[in-house]
Amino acid sequence: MNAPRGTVDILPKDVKAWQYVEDQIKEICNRYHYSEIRTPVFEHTEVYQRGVGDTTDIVQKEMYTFEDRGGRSLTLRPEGTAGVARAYVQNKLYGEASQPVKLYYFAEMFRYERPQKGRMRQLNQFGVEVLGSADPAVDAEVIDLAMTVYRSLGLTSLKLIINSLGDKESRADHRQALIDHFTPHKEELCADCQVRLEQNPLRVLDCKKDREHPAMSSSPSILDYLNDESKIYFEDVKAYLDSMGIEYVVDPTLVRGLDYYNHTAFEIMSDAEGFGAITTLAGGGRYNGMVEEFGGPSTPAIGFGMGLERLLMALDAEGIEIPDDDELDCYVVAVGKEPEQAAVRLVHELRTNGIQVDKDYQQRKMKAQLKAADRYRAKYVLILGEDELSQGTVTVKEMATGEQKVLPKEELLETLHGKLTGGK
RNA sequence: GCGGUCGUGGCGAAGUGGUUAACGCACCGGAUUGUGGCUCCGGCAUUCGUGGGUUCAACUCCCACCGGUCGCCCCA
Repeated sequence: MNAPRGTVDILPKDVKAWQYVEDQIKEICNRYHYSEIRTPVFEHTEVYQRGVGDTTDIVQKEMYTFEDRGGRSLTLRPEGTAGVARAYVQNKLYGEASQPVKLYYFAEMFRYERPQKGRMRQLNQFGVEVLGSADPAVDAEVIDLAMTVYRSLGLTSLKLIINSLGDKESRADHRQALIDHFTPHKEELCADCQVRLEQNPLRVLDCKKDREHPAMSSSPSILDYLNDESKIYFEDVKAYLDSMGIEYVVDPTLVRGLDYYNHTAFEIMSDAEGFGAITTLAGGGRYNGMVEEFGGPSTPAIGFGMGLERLLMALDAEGIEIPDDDELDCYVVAVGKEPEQAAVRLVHELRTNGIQVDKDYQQRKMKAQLKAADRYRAKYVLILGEDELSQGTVTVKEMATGEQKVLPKEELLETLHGKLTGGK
């Protein structure tokens, strides 16, 4: 029996790294004054069809959709934003006194794709959503938060790419321009793009196959179709980024694979060597229409999703070590029936009194138990043998120095407390 | 969905049509009678992803399937 394709077990030795980055990120979210939200791991399929968009790859070919016993169509969460927007509407968070609502989440996502380096069928994302503000400073704050996460973990090979997709009017104008531009060349484009031209011409720009086509380089840039309002908005976002010293590159072909974006779109990539073919670490943008799409009031919003597997890969690629300080306060060594029974009572007593302690459960010889204690990086070994048992004592050995002394059992707890708290 | 590549013990990794399947790490035991990290000695794959086929003989050749991995598309 193996785990399903595209899934992995995160074993204890790896969980350390996960907890480390999660702790760091949560601390940053707290500093930026964001609150955690937890939404269901599956939603009605319509949530993603309407929220993410019917023409997207996610909806068209990557969703884990199933029918429940009541005949309802449900889908395992493929991305975070739609569910959060749905929750925002359903719980009327737009009515909260504090606006905007600034949220973050850690959640697993599911996409039916062929796995490869940095691409899993079940993946973990950290994400942020800010709903209820159309201030370009929020766009900048969200981008700043993402960059701060990476920087604070020590990553340096980063590239921030931004673009503006404009508002509804700008997008419509640009869309028409794209159709006019590509239609004469339609037969020369790949099959996918011929469909895209009909459904969502913006995504033709995203195509890798037709990248070399002459019509690509001469295609109308969204930036030339931004109306004044959109243009000013984009300028403001860039000015805020400049003022915070955040470097970026404007890429007019960055359109993102999700239909809901308008105005700001951004992606953070890694430059690091040995990162594989996948370089996108995080992506996001503004989605001012989604809340309304779910039946809520017109609500501007922006957010991003950050792949945690890719974050860990990036740390690895840049040679950043995760601190590993696993130690064990005490390890009780006992050989023989009577001593072992006494040892069970002793570890229970010490644990009850707040001391971290473990013992052998493999009936190993004393020597092997000491070896185990060494492997666990135990600070102290408590030896409880026949002699100690008959005398009501415990031998305490400090592993770092090898020094040991015999203590009356009554003094053990106090001594350990003193050593473990004072010694640190 | 398509393509490349790989599949030998807990892990890493030799091997080659011929009959005991190297080695390293880890682990277990012993030298050490109650004491770790070093050293020495010993133990640890009736078996080479699964199923067929070729052959006197297959881990080695062929086919299929399964699985891993990398890449394409697209993205986290």
